[in-house]
Amino acid sequence: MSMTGPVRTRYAPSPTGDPHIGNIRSALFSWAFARAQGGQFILRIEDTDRNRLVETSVEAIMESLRWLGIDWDEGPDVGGPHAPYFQSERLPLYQKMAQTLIDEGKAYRCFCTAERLDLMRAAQAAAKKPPGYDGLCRALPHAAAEARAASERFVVRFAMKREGATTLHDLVRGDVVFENALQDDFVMLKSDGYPTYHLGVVVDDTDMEITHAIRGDEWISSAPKHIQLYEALGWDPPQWAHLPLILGPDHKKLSKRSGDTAVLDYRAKGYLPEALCSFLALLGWSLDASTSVVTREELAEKFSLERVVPNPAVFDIERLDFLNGHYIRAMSEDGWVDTIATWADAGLPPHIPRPIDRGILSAAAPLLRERITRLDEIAPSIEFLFGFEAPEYLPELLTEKIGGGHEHATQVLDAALLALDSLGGDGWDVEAIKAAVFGLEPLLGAKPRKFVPVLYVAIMAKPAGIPLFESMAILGRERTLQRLRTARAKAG
RNA sequence: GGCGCGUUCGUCUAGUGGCCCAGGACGCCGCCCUUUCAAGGCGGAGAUCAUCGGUUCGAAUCCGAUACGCGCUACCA
Repeated sequence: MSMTGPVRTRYAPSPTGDPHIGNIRSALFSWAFARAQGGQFILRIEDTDRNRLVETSVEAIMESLRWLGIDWDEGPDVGGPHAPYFQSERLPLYQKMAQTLIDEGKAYRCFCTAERLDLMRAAQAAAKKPPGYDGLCRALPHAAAEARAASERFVVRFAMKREGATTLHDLVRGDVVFENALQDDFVMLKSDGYPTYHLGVVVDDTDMEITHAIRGDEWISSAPKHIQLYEALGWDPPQWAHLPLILGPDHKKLSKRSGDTAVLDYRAKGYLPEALCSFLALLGWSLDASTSVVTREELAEKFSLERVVPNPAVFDIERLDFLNGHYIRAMSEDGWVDTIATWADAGLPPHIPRPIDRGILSAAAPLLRERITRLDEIAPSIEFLFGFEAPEYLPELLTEKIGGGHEHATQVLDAALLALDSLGGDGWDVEAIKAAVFGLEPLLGAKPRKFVPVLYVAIMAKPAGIPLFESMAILGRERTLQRLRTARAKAG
């Protein structure tokens, strides 16, 4: 194959739901490869299964890609020289190819019913024979098939060569050899006139001048079908690269059973696209011996198929969490405040007035940054800053962390109340509050860590959270003292 | 069952005959810091390189067998 043109890769999902994390990783690698090679990346929708079609999928697919920062040069929305990019709008193309193959005797109409096929497979299973179409209709005379086609439903099967072997030259795995004797005549055109995946990819990858077909490893078994189709059509195949599967915690192909698989679910849970991108990039690929975080830009510049490993990878959510925290801490000051504003608005209870007080958000921003791993933790962490009283909590919580009974809590609260109350309204700042609380140490005869947690609960209804003194400063003197009094009352 | 692929710390990986009694990262443990929780810094444990047998002066790296795992086996992609 003369490969003088630019590298062209594609992502060709079927619109059967929200894009899967494993699928999107294939998209990411395909995109990165194209970009690194200075080539083009194409988005094509393989909507040939009318039964499983989900209307909203196409938008979800594009939204997932956009969110991750994967851009495409040609596709359903932007068009391009090979439009249309929906397979459902390219039916005549596939039908023409099917007809050509029938005319050349390389494919044939099959009239077998689903019932007969079921029976056949059951018999094969019972006889412990390998399953596969038995070729009944392959033996039908051309004229007879032609005649029946006028009144009967039929599919078009490809007549696979059964002698010898077919070799796939895979960019990730090297040569993979398949015995042709084990192949069977697969359906390439369904009875509804739509192509199956096998015909669809071959026709479209050729028409769209795809040079490198990068896809998941689950496709490697059907590679001989594609190779033989290319041969029959007299076309040059693209180069193939089969990516290792992404496994769930159960070490099985990642599926809904093993947790969230939809890319958009990760956005909803507060993962940053940069984090997911870096995470996915390093799942099956590496830049070098020591890089553990990679930016999208680096990927687009340095990705190579040579460094894709052949073995499957387990999806480790803890690593994703780490990367997310990493990227949160790397955000710009303004970007972080904006992010907090967005997530606070979405997550805070409706009774808190909108727009959310920007002053409070800005004050809380630096406190939040070091302790958040997912963005959906933002609202629960700062909710206490917006009411007069602290959220509800059980009195036992006051001393949960430090042991001791109610007397201890009351002692701490009384002392804190006294010390903080003596701070005037104009002396109410972090330093003064800090000094006042630390001043309790000799009085209480205990280290701060043995009494400060009581104050945390009084202020934020939790024994841990964003820094206490800053929180008190944000809340102001009046609300702080009120919360301490409420806690004092609860403690008895 | 058949065919295919895979097998380096719990996880993601580096490694293509000597630099490896195996390096990095996440997680874990400890210490430091410290107003909680984190973050950060420092240190540690953690892999007989699936097993067995070859080739070689020398193997995680090459060859073979075995085991285990996974994928595919539709008028789904």
